[in-house]
Amino acid sequence: MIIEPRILKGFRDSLPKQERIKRDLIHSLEMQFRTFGFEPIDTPALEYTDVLLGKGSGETDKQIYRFLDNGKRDVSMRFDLTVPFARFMAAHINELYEPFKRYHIAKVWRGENTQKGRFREFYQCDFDIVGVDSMSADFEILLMMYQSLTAIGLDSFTIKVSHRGLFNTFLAHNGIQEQSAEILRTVDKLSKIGETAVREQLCTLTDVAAADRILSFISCGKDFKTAFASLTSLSGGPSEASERLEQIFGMIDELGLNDYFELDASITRGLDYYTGIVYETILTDLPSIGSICSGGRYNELASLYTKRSIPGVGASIGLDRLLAALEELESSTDQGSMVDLIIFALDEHDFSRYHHTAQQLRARGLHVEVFPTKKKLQQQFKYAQKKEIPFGLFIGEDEAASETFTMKNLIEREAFEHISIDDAYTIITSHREHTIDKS
RNA sequence: GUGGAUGUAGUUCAAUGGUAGAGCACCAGAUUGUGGUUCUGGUUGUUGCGGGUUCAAGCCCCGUCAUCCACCCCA
Repeated sequence: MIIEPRILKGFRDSLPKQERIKRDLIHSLEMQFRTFGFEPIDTPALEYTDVLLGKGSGETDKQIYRFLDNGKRDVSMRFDLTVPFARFMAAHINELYEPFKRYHIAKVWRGENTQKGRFREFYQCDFDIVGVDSMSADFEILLMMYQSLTAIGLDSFTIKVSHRGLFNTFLAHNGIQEQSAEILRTVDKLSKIGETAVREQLCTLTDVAAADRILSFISCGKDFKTAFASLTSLSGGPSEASERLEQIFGMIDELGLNDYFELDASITRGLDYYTGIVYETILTDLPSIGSICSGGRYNELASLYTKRSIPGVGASIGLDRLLAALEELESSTDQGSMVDLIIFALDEHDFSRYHHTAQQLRARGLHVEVFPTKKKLQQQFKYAQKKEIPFGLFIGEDEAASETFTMKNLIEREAFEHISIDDAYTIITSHREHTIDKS
């Protein structure tokens, strides 16, 4: 009886090419994070349910993978990396230091319905600064978002920035803070359902006058100075929140990053733990796939687990969504083959020579593989072609006697005869540099 | 979770209820010194899966699974 090799809805296998692209992406992101002084951490995939649901809304309750383990413990799979991080901070605050900057790249699980770029198992890539509530930290997260996305080859994206606190000040100023959560959720849909639809929904929540004031607040325009001025006056004059926002945009301006950032008061974020600045990143060429990097400031998150106040700010890159977007836009960053050279198997008795030669070249930093069985040469070529290996080495009797080889550029089909190991190394490395220059 | 569309070879796509097809890819053999050509032959397949209607179902009906779209929410 054969079991059908099926997999669950929203869960996916990752084939070598795809996985290679993903690993490369993760690697370059990690290198970026480290240049900012962020440290890696990890937490368990499974936690006690009460730990994860502590501050979740009704929606997260529905989406969480939850079950009893064999010891009858009520457990859940982490559905983001921020909540486990809050638990982590509360548990280890005495062993750590503040401010603490960490990044965390790992899988999370959500049992929601699937769509393009929406999966039930996907990678998130979080980076946060906790232990301080400062505009520099807020800005550094924004800067890292810009830097990370740029580092992986993106250049047409917009990071939309807003401030949850400013919105709440505005609501309080207009005496409609009671429906804050519903209003925030409605406002968040502006870019999707349009102004008139949002207005209708707001009217059912409040009165017409309030709805119009909310609308003028969230559609304040794109020019920062005028938008900021109207936001400030609509929320009853300068406040702590408006000052923070002004400082942050001042820094964006001074670092010459205006093209990538935008003040958009309709960005509010569905997660209710955000208390300050919030942001979302939209790809200019594929807005329909949704935000590929979002986050914000959450000053009370760890208060669920400790009496100590641990303010934080951070962002999360949706790696799988980003990859789906890159694939859709056909702008994947595939570096090509990982292997520089294959040594063909010509004679069953020469394998130790093949492996010895491979070791010599690996010692110089090349990626070398030995074809493991004496098959027809045509099949060995086919294998090399499939793995996109650029060079093939022939070690026959003549070659063994004279300590020279025949090497072939498998793409150009150009042969190099009677060459030494040094020659082979030189040819391969110069070819490698050449292709990197081209890409 | 709710509503809708779709599901045929590895892939891109055909087939009025009447015997499952084409290109590319793939495999074997021949030819090319060591693979790009050409020739010959071949698998291209439980038509997603399970039922039902019918003399007969890829096609019609029901269920189920998956993908995509909208809602919800979000990375």
